[in-house]
Amino acid sequence: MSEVPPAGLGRRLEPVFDALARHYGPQHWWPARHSFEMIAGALLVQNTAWTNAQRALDNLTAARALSVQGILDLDELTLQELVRPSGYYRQKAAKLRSFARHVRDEHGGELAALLSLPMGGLRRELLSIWGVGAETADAIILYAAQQPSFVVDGYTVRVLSRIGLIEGRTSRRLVRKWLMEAIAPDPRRYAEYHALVVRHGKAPCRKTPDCPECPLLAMCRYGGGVVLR
DNA sequence: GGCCAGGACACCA
DNA sequence: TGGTGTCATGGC
Repeated sequence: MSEVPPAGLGRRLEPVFDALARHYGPQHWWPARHSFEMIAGALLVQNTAWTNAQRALDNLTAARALSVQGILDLDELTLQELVRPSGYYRQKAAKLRSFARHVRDEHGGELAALLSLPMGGLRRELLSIWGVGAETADAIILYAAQQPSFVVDGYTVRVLSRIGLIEGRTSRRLVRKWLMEAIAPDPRRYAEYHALVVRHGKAPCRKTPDCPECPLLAMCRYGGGVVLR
């Protein structure tokens, strides 16, 4: 696959996000009260509905364990039970513990010290933590560290390919590269764009021109929009 | 009962 | 680098 972005990508993205913003309004992402809650949510929501991740977060809050030290103080089985509603509960318990251990061992338990690293180094360090992949790392950088790393998830590829801006098989790594080249590095803008893509991605798509409520219908390949090759 | 949901990792070619 | 199997709960 060529690493050259589709022609006019930046110019074509603007009306897409404008239409989404007009239709859905401000998204106020990420729904968290503090950095560790945001990060725990990012780990718990992996391949899971947010409602399930929220249940696990509620359990951790009730157990007063929603912090680096709080996670470290729990025994493994108790932690697994608390996060069970989010699915993959053995893995997710291990991921929370892996992250908390890293902050303890490398930053003296100070999450702010990790999050204040420059973006490139922060991303490399996050990716070195077991359980943190590209999407989770970018979400943490964007929503917890408030630095401009575009979050590309399954919805991003699906939504952009549905309107013909990219091919459906384009790798997330490449889509992120193109979007970050095409959109000025503004963390607030990136945060809103990602939230809007997820919001729109969750909306049902009939894959026919019969979706008058779709804000992207005019540019959608199912609504007569031009498919960019 | 089947499918899907705001992925990541191990393993392999 | 890219493809596949695995991990698991809850809503529809």
